[in-house]
Amino acid sequence: MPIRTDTGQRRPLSRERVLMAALNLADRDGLGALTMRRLGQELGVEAMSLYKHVAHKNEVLDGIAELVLSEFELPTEDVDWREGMRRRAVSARAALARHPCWTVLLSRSRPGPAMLRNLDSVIGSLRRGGFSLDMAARAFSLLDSYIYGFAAQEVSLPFNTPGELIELTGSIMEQFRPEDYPHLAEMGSDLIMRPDYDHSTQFTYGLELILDALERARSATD
Amino acid sequence: MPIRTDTGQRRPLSRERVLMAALNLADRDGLGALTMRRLGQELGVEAMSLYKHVAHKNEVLDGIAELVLSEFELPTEDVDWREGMRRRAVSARAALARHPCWTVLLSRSRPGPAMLRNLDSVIGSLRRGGFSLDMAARAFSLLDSYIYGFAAQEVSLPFNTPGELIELTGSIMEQFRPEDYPHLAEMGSDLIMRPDYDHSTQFTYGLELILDALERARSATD
DNA sequence: ACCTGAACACCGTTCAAGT
DNA sequence: ACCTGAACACCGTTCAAGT
Repeated sequence: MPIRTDTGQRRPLSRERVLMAALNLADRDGLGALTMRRLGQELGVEAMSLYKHVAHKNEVLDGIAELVLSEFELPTEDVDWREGMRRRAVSARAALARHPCWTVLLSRSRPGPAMLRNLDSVIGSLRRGGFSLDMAARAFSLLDSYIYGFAAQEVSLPFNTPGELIELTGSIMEQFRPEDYPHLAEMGSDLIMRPDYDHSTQFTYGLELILDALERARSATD
Repeated sequence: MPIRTDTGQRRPLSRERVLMAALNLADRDGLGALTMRRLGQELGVEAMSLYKHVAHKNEVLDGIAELVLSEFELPTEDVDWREGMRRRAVSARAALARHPCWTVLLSRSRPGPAMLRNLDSVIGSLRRGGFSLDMAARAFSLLDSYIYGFAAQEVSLPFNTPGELIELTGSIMEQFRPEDYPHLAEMGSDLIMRPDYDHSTQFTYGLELILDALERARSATD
């Protein structure tokens, strides 16, 4: 009896519902907890019923990767390249931060529609902004490296409030003697003293540096 | 009989040998293939014997993460910050490219000695180069975001020779109709026409842009 | 003292049996 | 026609039994 009208799940199973539940589960409990059996449990159904909607687990992983990518704000024709790239970068970092399981993107082999839409719209925006094909490829590589790399460090240093940052910094600093890593110790105690750090402003700082550098490189080849 | 003098493995098992074999296996066949049973097989021993040298599989993952990090060339006191950062970045990207399983770093919770040495030497080099604590933190974040983000894209687009690049580009372009993603199609056919792209020079280009930007930001706060 | 076979509680996935 | 129980070949890990 997979359809319950009295308890939580009432709607019938669908591919979309399976993928949404998978994304939620993977974000909440980690990719390791995303098993077909637990996913079925989450939906009030036996694991084997999932195979009506997805061919195998890899399709589930591809699906949640696409869901994350579809949350990026893509550049449109009515904004200049710099504003388009800025908005996309900020929304992408926020999406990756919202979905710690975004690292699943790294093990996907073939790009889906959301990925292709991403590639196409970014290249288009840069080309409209006057970048040569070569420069557009370089700018794209630089921007996305920064976005994904920043998100990767957020995954390794997960905190949301200043209090969590202090706790995290403290627990890392407990693991070594200050005299062994003097510069690290100095930065650690500085972070604890002034806990006004937050990921979002740190990200914006580097992003503007990169956009400035790209603007200069673009003008140089005019 | 774990010690064989006639066949391949002759030396006795050790923690170091276990971790080296694990790194090789994970790089060759992927992190999914790194199981305690296959790792034992690789070393000519039953899986359960590994537990003499590591407490659990997580310790194996921590161990190979540290091995990868230990291949980074750390900045020393006798080179200026820019040269130190450049050499570290180039050697780090090369190490991450040599070890596709570096993504294991993203799921490690607590930093080991190699990671701490990395943090300390980079902060030290930037501080000696005249960066304030704040600017050093920002520069570090920007540089490492770029390094790891670039490596992440290399993992998703693995090729080593121009021939492999053409093959990869072609197989991606087969998956969509050019009219649906016109800008992407244009860039794809350009890449196929001029296959002189390689990861290393692309990385260097972005790295120099970032180093220039950091130099400017540093001078501005002098 | 060291190694390992069997066992336990899990995986993804197949398939025949149930409704 | 749709759902699922049992089964298969795998996991990580424990532990008692072997040498």
